[in-house]
Amino acid sequence: MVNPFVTENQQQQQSEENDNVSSEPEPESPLPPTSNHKKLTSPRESTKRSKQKRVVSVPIKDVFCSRLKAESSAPPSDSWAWRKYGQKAIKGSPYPRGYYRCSSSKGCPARKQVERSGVDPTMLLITYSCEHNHPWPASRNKYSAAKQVAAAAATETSNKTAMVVKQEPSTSQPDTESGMEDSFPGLTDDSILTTGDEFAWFGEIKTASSTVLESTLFAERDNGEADEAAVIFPMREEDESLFADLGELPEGSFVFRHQRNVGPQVGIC
DNA sequence: CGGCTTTGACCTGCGC
DNA sequence: GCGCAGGTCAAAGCCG
Repeated sequence: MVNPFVTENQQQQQSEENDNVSSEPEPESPLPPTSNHKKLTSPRESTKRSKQKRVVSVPIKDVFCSRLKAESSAPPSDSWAWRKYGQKAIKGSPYPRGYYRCSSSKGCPARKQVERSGVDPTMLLITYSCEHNHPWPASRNKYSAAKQVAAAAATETSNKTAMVVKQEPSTSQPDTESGMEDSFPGLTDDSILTTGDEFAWFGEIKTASSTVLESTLFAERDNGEADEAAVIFPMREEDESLFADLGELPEGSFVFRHQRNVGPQVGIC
């Protein structure tokens, strides 16, 4: 089982154990702003560079449960629109990692990765990443994280049951009307779950399943270092069985059960 | 029709 | 210097 209170270090450690979770220790990579890349304009730079990450682990169960609900009516709870721009199989991990980019607004540097925990297949890891002071756009609620999570889950389905969420806010986002703190008003300690819509559902899950555990998720601050944290949501056996069936769900299926009103659009980074 | 997903290819970083 | 792995791009197809 995974420790519900995974701290940054723990998360990292866990990640390593999972060997599928990239606990990229690339806080302050002095990489030059150069990019010989002909196609890549800047993505990689921000990706493997100075950026912080926010890793959140969620039991697939919750994800799927939510999905059922969301499926029936409201759109996913995510406040931001994410577009999947790639998927890659991670060595050592039986589950592929999905790459999503914020599509809520043009030029939004935010990204997120969704993958399953290799250690605890009942957990999903979602990594969020974005510019340090990048103010998140207003909510869009189109393709929510839920969807992606679900998609990712469904994609790799079979026996997995968890996803990993990471967040790695990078540094250097120009138009910032709000600093990291503003963007992450609740990114400290246990308040993370109630931050923006993006994480609002975590709160929901918490309430709904009682299995959600808060941790120092997002406890780290933006020191220009990759701060990671994670929250592990245990999964029950019954739930697992439930997902066994859901395992064949086509990607794109909504998995979040919580469908809260579009809450405040709070930046997550 | 617009936006998203999927998938193969390309590029960069890192370890050996 | 080479190879591997990770991350991103872009074209094609699908869906609402």
